[in-house]
Parts: sequence; structure tokens; C-alpha cells
Amino acid sequence: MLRKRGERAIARRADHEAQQERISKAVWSILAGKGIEHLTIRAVAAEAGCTTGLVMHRFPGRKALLAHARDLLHARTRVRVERLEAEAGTPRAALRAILAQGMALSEDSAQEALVWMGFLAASVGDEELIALHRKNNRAWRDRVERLVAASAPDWEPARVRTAVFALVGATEGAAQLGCFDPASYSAATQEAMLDSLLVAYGLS
Amino acid sequence: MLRKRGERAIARRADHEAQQERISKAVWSILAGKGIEHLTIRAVAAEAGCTTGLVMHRFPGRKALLAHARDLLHARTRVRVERLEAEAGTPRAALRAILAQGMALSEDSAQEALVWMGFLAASVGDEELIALHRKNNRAWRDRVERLVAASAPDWEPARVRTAVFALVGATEGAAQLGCFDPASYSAATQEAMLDSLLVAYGLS
DNA sequence: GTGTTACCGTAACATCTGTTACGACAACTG
DNA sequence: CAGTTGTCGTAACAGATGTTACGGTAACAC
Repeated sequence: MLRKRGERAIARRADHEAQQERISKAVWSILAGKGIEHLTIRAVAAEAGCTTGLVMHRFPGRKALLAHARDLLHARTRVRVERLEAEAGTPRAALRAILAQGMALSEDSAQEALVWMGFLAASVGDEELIALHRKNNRAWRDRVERLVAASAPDWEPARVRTAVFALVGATEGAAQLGCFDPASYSAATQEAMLDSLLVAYGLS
Repeated sequence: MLRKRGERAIARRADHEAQQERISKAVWSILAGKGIEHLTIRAVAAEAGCTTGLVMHRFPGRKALLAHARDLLHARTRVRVERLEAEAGTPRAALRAILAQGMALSEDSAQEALVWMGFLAASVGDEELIALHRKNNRAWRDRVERLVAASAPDWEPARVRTAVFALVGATEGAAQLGCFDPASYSAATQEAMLDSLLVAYGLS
């Protein structure tokens, strides 16, 4: 078995985190492929290539499964976005890059959009999951807000905030439209929309 | 019992349509309140104040339940939007009115946004329901496109289309953000965003 | 070797799910 | 008065679902 943590080999210690990650990826896969109605413990176990026993040994229950998968996806998105931001030369380039990353431009990002929507749908009527969503979403909005403020330093805060709302809302909406009707909203169409939006707000 | 259709009284004929409507309203209610995971025949029957038997007598199955509830909501939205459009003095006023109607400005419209998201989440992995979504959504987009074209007659079609995409996407995204985090995205914030968007695109 | 401990798969459990079948009841016809 | 027909509630069914419990196995300690 794997033995990782610490310099000295701690015995009989399976790599719980790696298992949680594998299981969470299975959650994403099912959420994107079959929808939340088919997200069952058994389906997750089958997708992850393990038994329902292992799933239940790693997570206390179905809700924890959803919460962890959500947090993990958020963490992954964050590092990706931070890299994009670091690689960008200017705040405006960074802004465009991270907004584009949030749309359904590729097969992968379209699937991710479906996953986010699944999490959202699962949190209806569940204050705990809604709180998770709000926290993650506010972090996202703050990031966009910071970049907009850096891109237009002379704007008043209120103007920044409405522009951020428009950008965040439009990209989120575009991702949704794009992954349910890619024929109408192709990647090129989405990018054209984003660019026109940035031009319209004077942020291009 | 009620007897409606035809000039001659057709006997023993319950008002199926009214029952379907009542049941569909129960579907909306559950979708907005508890989420799609709790949308069961029994929950719908309880919410509608009838038995599961009646639900199954009115609809061939659960999917038909969803499809009808979705179509009915679309039809209701359409008449509401058409009235708004008719009451508006100018294409630009009509455009703003119908876009505002699609956001989460009131408690009712926030619930509706949740219902739409529930339908969307339910259609993941189901080509039949996705087709329904595409049809309805394209009709919505075409309506916005017509109004944008009327508001800016000298625009090229491509420019119209990207603006429409931005408007439709932003309002859809705003509705989603608004109903999950009303503290961050109040009605006033949403309206300010819409107005700034219309100004930015030269459609105000 | 024996004992111990972590790991995790199997199987069971109670509950819930969509759906079907049957029967009772009421309204209408003749 | 039957006889017929539409209406719809009750109860059952098979399958799925989240969760729990138990047992076996392998790695380690001694």
C-alpha cells in the first residue's frame, strides 16, 4: 500500500486524499454526463471503479460527497485562474483570460459548466450547500472586481461593481447557454460576445 | 362535476387541463423550494393536494410531468412578455422590460429562476428535455434579437447577435446569481446592471 | 509465530421511488 | 331501475437508494 506522509513511513495508511479526489472526479463525471438525478452512491462508486463501501468509508454521507467535490473543483479552478492571471501581462489581459476560462469554450469547460450547474441545483433548499456556493461565488466576484478595478483605476466603486456584475453574469449565462445549445452558441460566438462586452464597457 | 367542452354537455368529463395546471404548479413549487432531488410523484401529489393516483392518471410518467410543467411555464412567460412588449412605447422600452422580467427582481421571479434552473438540471443527459430547452430558449433569443434589431436598425446582423447574446446571457446569469445570493445581488443591483449594460451597448 | 490495527468489500437493512392494477364511486343513458 | 363509462383513490409491486454492520485480509508490532 501507499505510504506517504512524514519522513518516516506511517504504516497501514491508505492515501485517503487521493481516493477522495478520485471519487470526487467521478462525481463530476456523473454530474456532467447524466445529471444530478442520477448521482447516486452506487453510480459514483462504479464511475470511480470502487465499491460503495469505500465511498462511504471516505465520506460520511452523500451531502459530504457533494460538498467535497464542489470544494475540490473550486480549488482547481482557483489555481488555474491564478496561473492565467500570473501569465497575463496586463490586468485587462488577465481579466479577459479568466472570464474566458469561465465560459464553455472547450469540451472540458462545457462539462465543468454542467458540473457547476449540478452543484447549484443540488443546493436548492439546502442552506449549507447554498452557503458554500455563496462563499465560492463571492470569491470569484471579488477576483473579477479586483481586476476590473486594476484595469480602470479611475472608476468609482459603484461603476466597477456593476461592470463586474455584468461580466460575471454574462459569462456564467454564456457558459450555461453554450453547454446546452453549442450549435447556437459556439466557442467563437462566446468569445465574440465576451470581446464585445469588454469593448462596450471600455475594458478591452 | 365540471362539464365544459362542446355545446352539448359531455358527461363525466373532469377538467383535465385544470388538474394538469394545478399539478404543474405543484412541480414549480417543489422545484423552487426543495430542488429537483426532492421532486417525486408523491411530493408533487402532496403539494397539489391530491393523490399520486391522480397525478399518474393525468400524466403518463414523471418525465411528462416535467415536460408539461416546463411548457406551461414557458407559455405563461410568453404571454407576460408579449403583454410587456405591447405595453411598451418603443422597442427599447420593450427590450428593457422583457429583459428585466427575466431576472430575479421579485420573490416570484426569483422562484421562477429557480424553476428554470431545475428544469435545466433535469435535462442533463436527456436529449428529449434538452431539445425542449433549446426550442424555448431559441424562441426567447429570437424575441430579444427582434427587439434589438428594431432598437438599432442600422446595425449589422452580427453585431445584433453578439449584443443579444450578451443581454440574454447577462440576464440569465443575473437571475441565477440573484436567487442564490440576494444579499449580494439585490433587485436594485440587478436593475443597475441591466441599465449599465444597455447603456454600454447603446441600447438605452 | 501471535496480537493488533487499519482497510475495505459484501451484504443486509429500512426506506423511498416510479409505476401498475384493481376496485369503489358517481354521473350519465336507456 | 339496471348498465355503462369516466374518475380517481388505495394498495401493492419491483427496483433503487442511502446507510449501517460485519467479516475478512493484509500490514505492521512484538
